[in-house]
Amino acid sequence: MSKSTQKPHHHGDLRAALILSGIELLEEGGVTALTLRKCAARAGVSHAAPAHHFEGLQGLIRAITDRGMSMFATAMQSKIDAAEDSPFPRLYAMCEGYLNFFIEHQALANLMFNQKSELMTKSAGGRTTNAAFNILVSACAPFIHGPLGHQATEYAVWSLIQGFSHLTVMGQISCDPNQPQISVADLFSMLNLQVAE
Amino acid sequence: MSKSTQKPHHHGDLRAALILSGIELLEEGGVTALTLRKCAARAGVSHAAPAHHFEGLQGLIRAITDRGMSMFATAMQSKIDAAEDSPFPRLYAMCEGYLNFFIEHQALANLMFNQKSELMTKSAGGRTTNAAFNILVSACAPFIHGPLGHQATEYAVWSLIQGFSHLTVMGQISCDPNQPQISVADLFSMLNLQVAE
DNA sequence: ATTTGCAACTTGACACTGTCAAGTTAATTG
DNA sequence: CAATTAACTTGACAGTGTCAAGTTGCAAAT
Repeated sequence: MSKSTQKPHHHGDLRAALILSGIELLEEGGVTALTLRKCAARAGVSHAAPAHHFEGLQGLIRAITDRGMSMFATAMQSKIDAAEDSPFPRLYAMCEGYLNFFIEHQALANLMFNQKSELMTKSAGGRTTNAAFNILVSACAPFIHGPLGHQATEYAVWSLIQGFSHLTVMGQISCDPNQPQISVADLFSMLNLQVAE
Repeated sequence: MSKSTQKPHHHGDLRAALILSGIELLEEGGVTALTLRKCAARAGVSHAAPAHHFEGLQGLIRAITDRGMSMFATAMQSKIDAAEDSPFPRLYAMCEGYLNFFIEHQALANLMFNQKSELMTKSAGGRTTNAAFNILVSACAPFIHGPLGHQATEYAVWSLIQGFSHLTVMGQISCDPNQPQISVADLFSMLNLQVAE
């Protein structure tokens, strides 16, 4: 007979199932709903099963953060791919993907960006280990950099869209219905960016 | 005999003492150390005493956020007061106060800015109820505003310094020791700001 | 001055959490 | 087929937020 997948244990890929359950819980009930025991229950295993795949709750959170970062990167990349192939549209598309991810995955995004991790640490090749940040770097590349080099451009763009996304999601911006909603393009029109060449 | 302050209950101002204890716990052990029971113990009362002064843990967190916002406002204001009295120095001073608060009070700042609250909601007079945000608005006022008005300037400045502070504290920026540390002034040189008149 | 009322606080309980130690099961290996 | 081992279960423990029911002490009312 074929391999039974209904067996009491030996779930096909429990680790992945737990991460997925965790993200579901996060989206459904916010960060306080993310619980090792609830993840285990949702994946149909005992309450202590997760301990064999992660180092405690903090380990699960790290794994969820990794998975979230990959979702984040593809969200931005697909926005870029759908945009006109020139610097400003691509930059704006990336930022809209950034903001959109925060809006659509509030709890996950907040979890991810409240983790201490060194996203910008460069590996030997000068690239970073984080796919999302590499996308941002690429989107910033076509612009003229000031005396501080490309890094200042990247920091400014990143800080601006990160702060805007965070404040928006937290309801700390644009909550006055009388005022017009500000767009990503409006926001970035305040930034000193010029296409090189 | 004089009023004994050692009495089993009737602490002078328990509410304030609990808020203070909460902030201490936050600074000492991060957000996971902030606990109703530990606050109560530190203030020398029983574990259920806080319930009479706040609506559960969420209520204590709100109260701590309020207290933190006031600390935040005075931190920025005192930086401004110590700066040269002209627009750019004042803006930079405010931002340095902003960043500094995040560095010196990481856990508190993260707690505050992960609360959903409508900081920018304007009251009748056009001012907001939040002192910290009013300081930011004042620091932005002397600059020329684009077609989107002062609001766009405020959003851009706020997003930029919020994102930068957050990313810095989370270790997601400036973690490459080979690269130079970027300053607030460097960051804001990327922004399109000109003094009016 | 005594009673009454009430707000502040305590005590005890409950369900839920993360984590650990020990047991059980199933699949692989020799 | 026996032994090993990784995956998972079971049970326990301390800590948590929250609720219900006391207790206490002060202040106003009679």
